[in-house]
Amino acid sequence: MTIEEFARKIGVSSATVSRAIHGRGRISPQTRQMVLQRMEEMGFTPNLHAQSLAHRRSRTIGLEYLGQTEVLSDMFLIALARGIQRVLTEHSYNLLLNPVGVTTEKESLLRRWARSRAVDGAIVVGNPDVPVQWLQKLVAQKAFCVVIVHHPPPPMANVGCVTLDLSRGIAQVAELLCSLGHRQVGYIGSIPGDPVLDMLQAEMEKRCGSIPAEYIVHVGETPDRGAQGAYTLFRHNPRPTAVFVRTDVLAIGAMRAIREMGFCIPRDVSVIAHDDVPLAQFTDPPLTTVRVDYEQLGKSAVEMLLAMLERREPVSLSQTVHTSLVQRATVAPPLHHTLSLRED
Amino acid sequence: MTIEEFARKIGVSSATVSRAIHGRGRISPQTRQMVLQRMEEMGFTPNLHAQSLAHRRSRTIGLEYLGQTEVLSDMFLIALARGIQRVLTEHSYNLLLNPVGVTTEKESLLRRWARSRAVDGAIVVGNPDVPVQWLQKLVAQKAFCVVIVHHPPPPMANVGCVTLDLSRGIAQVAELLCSLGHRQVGYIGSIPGDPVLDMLQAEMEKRCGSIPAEYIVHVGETPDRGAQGAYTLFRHNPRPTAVFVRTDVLAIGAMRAIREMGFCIPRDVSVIAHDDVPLAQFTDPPLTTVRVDYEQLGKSAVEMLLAMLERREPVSLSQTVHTSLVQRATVAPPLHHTLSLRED
DNA sequence: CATTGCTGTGTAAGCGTTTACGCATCTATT
DNA sequence: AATAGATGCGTAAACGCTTACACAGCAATG
Repeated sequence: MTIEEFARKIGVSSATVSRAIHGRGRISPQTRQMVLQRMEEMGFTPNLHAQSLAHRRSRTIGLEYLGQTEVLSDMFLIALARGIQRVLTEHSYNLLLNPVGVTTEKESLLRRWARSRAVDGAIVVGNPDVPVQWLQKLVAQKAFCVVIVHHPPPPMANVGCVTLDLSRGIAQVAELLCSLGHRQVGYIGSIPGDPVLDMLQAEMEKRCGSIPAEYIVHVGETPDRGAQGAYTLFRHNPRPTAVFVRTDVLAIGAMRAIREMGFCIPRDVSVIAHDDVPLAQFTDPPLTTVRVDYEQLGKSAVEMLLAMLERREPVSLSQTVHTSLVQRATVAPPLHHTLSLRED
Repeated sequence: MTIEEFARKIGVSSATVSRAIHGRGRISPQTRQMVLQRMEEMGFTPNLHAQSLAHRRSRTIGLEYLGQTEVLSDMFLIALARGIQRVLTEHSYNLLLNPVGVTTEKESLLRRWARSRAVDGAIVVGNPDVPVQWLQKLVAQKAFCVVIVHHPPPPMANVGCVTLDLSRGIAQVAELLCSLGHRQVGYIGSIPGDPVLDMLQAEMEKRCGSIPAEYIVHVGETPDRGAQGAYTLFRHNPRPTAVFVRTDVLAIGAMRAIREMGFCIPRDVSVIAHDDVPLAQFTDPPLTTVRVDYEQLGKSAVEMLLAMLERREPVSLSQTVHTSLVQRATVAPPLHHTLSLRED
């Protein structure tokens, strides 16, 4: 059923129906009410493409995610997508998915979408090399907006950026460990040069002294590597009384190793990890870890994008999402310590 | 840039450009080549909404997933989505996401999409009560198709159905266990009445005898419950030499418990699970489990949908995806047995 | 050489909306 | 009572594509 047919049937013109739908323009409240009610009854829904064509906006945004098929990134992605969806549906926008870094011949799908006006804007996540060249042009000439998640922004107008700042959570880790009295703290990371280690060192320094080099290992990504990291770490004497593990996945292996060496978590060794993947609440004991709120990351990104699209207040083009420690059951004071949770 | 402007600039009519783009209608090869080349150069891309309006098809399908926010379903979903995307992009279709069971006021988003022609068809996954009433109408009067994943299909025209058949994988479990010589097999499930248990019983029966009631426990969903299940199971004498655990997540806990009871996997006890979540390859030892190919499930669904949409061969409206055992390192012959892998 | 049939291209009428504009009515002002 | 401004509604021209139809050119046929 087209709007013309429908309008005729209920005895008004298509313009009136349109005005009723959008609540804009001059229309009497009674007529509007009547039209809306009959729409409901007769089940008329305007054609979306005709609307988009006339409005020159599609109320649809694209999500380009560089889909590494790694074990973990998927989990992050889905949380992120959930956040995006939440906000989007509140504003009755739609989401078009950009399949895993796919390109149509010669040009990226995102570019094609932008030029064919399939989407009004886009969120790009985890793509380290955003193609600034064509984005520049696109963004300049048309009403196209982008917000980049989790990667340093090329500073342009109409290109926003929301980044993840891990320092808050790391500070909380340092705070907890130091205040409990841990002075031998180990670090199991995946690769050298990780900024998280620097943050941790800085925060530890402030409070109870930094981590010595021999308590630091870089081992890779899987639980097995985590176990291996724990073994090498615990060869040292004195052994660490607490260990920070860069990811939950590593921590799963590390905890297994620690137990196999005959230590009890958290009585003999405290473990504190990072990411808060779903499984973290089910380890034995449940893992104390730093939660990264990917859902919030997604929400912030969309909110920024929508603000840009709808030209509301002059938005800040950059925003930050922080992390926070969630305490479960793998951290306790070191054994020799009398239980003084706070030393203030 | 509109098609008119572009056509004028390169000295032809809009009709010619359109014919060049679609390669349909009467157009000389030379002209076509020329037009395509200049499109490339000048960066002209036709407006998608105008196209959809004119074609009365959007080349977009919707994905409605009933998003339980459970730990696991997300993993399945993302694999499924990946499969869907793969096929879709091959055919240059787009995917519109239906946020977690969201409804616009009064009507489901899916219905709204269908009526507003936002999507040509849809894939509905994991929604136990597909609203047959309106689907019926929609499907009848218009060219709208649906394929339902993983739930019994309401048999209608234009409504396909791809289901998951777990029996193959379960048969392989029984085959492996029996052929290795296991005769005391335990079962840790999550809820009573699970058809998987029935399948397993049937398959065991065929080969080396079914599982006695005292070797069957139903415990719930989390690793902790899995551990608990293992403890209760191993109170029996004689204890099971192998145990089938309904999900990997349960198995993680069960394996922990088994180890804590002093048994070695797989020397003393074989463990075999179901689902093959990503973490299954990282357990210690790596978990032998039944793989559910959700990606394939997604692919099949899309392929069926596209066939329906494009009215190709009279497709079968029902299809099945099977599971298969992936052997890793948690299964071995029972201790007392001489190593006879096959007793044929 | 007139006719036929085929090919390549342009013209214009859709596709289903939105919205600027104009025209009645209707109330409030002189 | 005549005029001005509001108000509610319909008409028609976009929006940017596709495609049926018409038409000119051209080769093949009688």
